[in-house]
Parts: sequence; structure tokens; C-alpha cells
Amino acid sequence: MVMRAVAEYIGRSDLQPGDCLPAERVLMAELSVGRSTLREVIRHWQALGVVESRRGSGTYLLRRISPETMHLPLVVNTGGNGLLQMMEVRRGLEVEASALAAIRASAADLELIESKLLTMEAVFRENGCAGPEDLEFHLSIYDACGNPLFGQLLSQMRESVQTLFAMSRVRTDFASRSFPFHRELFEAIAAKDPDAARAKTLSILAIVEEDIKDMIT
Amino acid sequence: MVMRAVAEYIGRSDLQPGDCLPAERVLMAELSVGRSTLREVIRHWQALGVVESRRGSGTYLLRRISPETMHLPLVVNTGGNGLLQMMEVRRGLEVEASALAAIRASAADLELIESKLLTMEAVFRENGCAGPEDLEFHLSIYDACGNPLFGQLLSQMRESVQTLFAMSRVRTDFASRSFPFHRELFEAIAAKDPDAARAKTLSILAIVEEDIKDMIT
DNA sequence: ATCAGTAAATTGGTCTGACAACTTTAAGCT
DNA sequence: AGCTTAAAGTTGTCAGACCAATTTACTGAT
Repeated sequence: MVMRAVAEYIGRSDLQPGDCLPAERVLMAELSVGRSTLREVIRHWQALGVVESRRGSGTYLLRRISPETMHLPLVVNTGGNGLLQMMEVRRGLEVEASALAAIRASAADLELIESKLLTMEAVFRENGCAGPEDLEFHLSIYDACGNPLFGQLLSQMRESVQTLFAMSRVRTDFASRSFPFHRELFEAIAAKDPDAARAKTLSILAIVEEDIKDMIT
Repeated sequence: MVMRAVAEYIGRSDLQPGDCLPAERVLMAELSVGRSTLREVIRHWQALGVVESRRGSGTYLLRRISPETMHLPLVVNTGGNGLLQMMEVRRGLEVEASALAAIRASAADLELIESKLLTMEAVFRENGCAGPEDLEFHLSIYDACGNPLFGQLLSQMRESVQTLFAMSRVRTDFASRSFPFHRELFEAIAAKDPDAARAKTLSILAIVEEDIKDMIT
């Protein structure tokens, strides 16, 4: 019940990510609850990555929430197959997103995707790798699928995966073999062919999975 | 720091999911920390779905953890037509889980799935509907896919969906047309045919989506 | 002896007050 | 003006008390 109260408070107030929440004692008085209760609620959201507390400074908002926000905490063991398990989940989401994009992408969406593809190809030919540009390309596809949940879920999963193998040194040519498939994926979406989009996405992810397997051995 | 202490405590003690943790006042003394601090740590894990607290009874372990397990909470903002958007995400996950189950299900898994199917069919023939038994059937498939993340995500999504249209009166025959497809899905998994499993899962979810569309109009 | 009802003990939930640790800000001093 | 230092503000932790819900144990009637 207090959870909901604070969720409404954040949703109502126009706090942006990075902003500082009112001090505990202020919020406490404003919501007419004890400090322990408020602190427990804050800890709850801290655990969910919504808020971050810095001792002596304040607690800061990381992600906007509202009472309608859904939270899906995942417990994954870092030992060995955790990464591959994440990849399987990602595969399910990514394939569906590509198929939906093939069905629903507007002309403007296609134009945006193609521009991302072109810059990615250019950077790749120059550097031999194009991590951020690859991400941009895929993000534009998530946007084009017409369902914001895919973008939210997949970008967060990519973040976690990134941190998961940020510790281990990544080869510079990681998943570079998947490069040519990106154009084919775009063409499948542009042709409004969901089945082809599924297949091309699977090809890309298969290569990524192979490289992960090579890496963790 | 206290987090780690309690994580080690759980990892060291052989508590199984469903077991009851020591009372707060006991743990407090055992770890030499104040009660508020301990309660905040418990709230932290409550948020991550690791433990569940029942007032007057105790706090119970839901998932085994250790200091090596990683927690990555996903935060999703469901907007206006959140139900249909969630169904699309669920479709991607569920299809992948069914296909993986078809590939990896052991003989024991298949036996369990079939038993769930049989009780579900029996209850359905008697009552005309079988909500909890249907859930059990699908959960057994998630287990059989060999990747616990699918079970975590999908069961939590089902929870949210459940609460989302718990307010609106649900027809007793909701998604009852999907009933015959459940046996076909099981047979596809038993035949180790991932493509057929995909197709049957899509058939089931298509009916659910149709009924949702009818309902929210 | 069995069962029901009731009282007591147990447990999580909340409030209050206090102090420590740290950060930020502001004042003061050179 | 620049540096130092003090003060104010903030989160983190501890302690004790009480409330609400559940569980357990007891007591008494049948």
C-alpha cells in the first residue's frame, strides 16, 4: 500500500531519471508513514533498479515508474550457462520482434532502419567492428515492431549481458560473422516477410551464441 | 555487506525452496545486526522474488541463492493496451520455450507433462474450465525446456496478467476453445518436433488473444 | 478421548527516537 | 581569491516499543 503511494508520488511528480528524490524525512512526513516503512519501500525499489541511494547525498531516480509498471526480477547464476540461458530468452524475444516489425513497419520506420544499417556497414568496413552502431540498428527494429515492451526488455537484457562478459576480455571480432545477415534481415523486414525476418534473426543469434560458447570455454 | 552475510547464510544452510527462514529476531542476533537493517535486506530479496514474507507465520525461501547468483530486474511500463502488448511478448517467450522443451524434454519430463495434461482434461470435462490445471500444465513445459529463466519470466507475466483482468469479470469459458490444442502440443513435444510445438503454441495463444480482444471491447 | 473455543506465544509490520558515517554547503580566516 | 574548517543535511544503522495476524498450546465441555 505504501509502495503504491510512492509509485503514485513518482508518477505524479515530474521527476526525471537522474533527479534527486525528496529526503527520507520529507517524504516520510508527506506520505504520513514512519521512516522504517519508507526506507523498506525505497530498498524494494533499489533492488529493482528503480532508484539509487548515495549516503550523505540523497536517493536518485534511475527509471521512471508508475503504478502500472511491471517488474520482472530474474535470478540467473553467473556460473557457466547463465549467459547462454539469457541468449535463449533473448532469441525468443528478438525473433518475435523482428517478425512484428516485418508486419507493422511503416515507411518512416524502414527509412530509419536502413539509415542505421548504412552507418553500421560503413563503420564496420572501416574499423572491423561496430558495437554501438549494431545496437542502434537493432533498437530501430524494436521500435518499428510497434510494441515498446520489446525495446524495454531487450535493451535491458543487452545491458546485463554486456556487464556479464565485461569482465572477460572480448575478442574484437566478436560476432563479426553475423555482419552480412544484417542487410538480409533489413530486406526481409522491408519486404514485409515475417518468416524471412525470423530466419535471418535466428542466423544472427546463432553466430552470437557460437562465439559465446567459444569464449566461455 | 549484510546482504552478502545473509546470502552466505542461505547458501551455507541447506534451506530448500518452500522452507521457512529463521525468525527476524533470531537472524538478527545470529548475524549481529539491527532488526531494521535485516528487514531492509529481506525487503531487498522480497523485491527480487527470492523470499516471501507472511505476517504472523514467517518468511519463506522461494529460490535458492548464493553469493554467486546474479539478479537482473526488468522494469516494464505497460501503457494503455498493455494486455495485448504483454501477450505479444509472452508469445515470443512461450513459443521458444515449447520448442526448447521439444528438443530437450527427458522421459521424466514428458511423463510429468502428460500427467498434468490428463488431470487438466479431466477437470475440464467436469467443470467446463480448468484455470489452475492449465497453469500447471504450462509450468511443467517451462520446466522441461531446461532453462529456468523462461519459467521465471512467464510465471511472473501470468501473475501480472491475472491481476490485470481480475477486476473485469472473466467469462467462465475463457479460452476454452484452446483446449484441444493442448494435447496436440504435448504430442508435438513428445515427438521431439520443435516446429510442431511452435505451431501448436501459436494456435493456443491466438485463441487467448482473440478472447482478450473480445473481452476488452 | 475428542473436539471446540480461547488464551498465550510467535512472527512479521510499523512507528519513534537516537546516533554514526558521509556529503554538501556555507561561513570564516588568511 | 583561495583554502580550511565548521555546520547543516542526508543516508545507514541500532534500539525499543507496540500493533496485527497467525500459529500453537491449553483448557474445558461434550
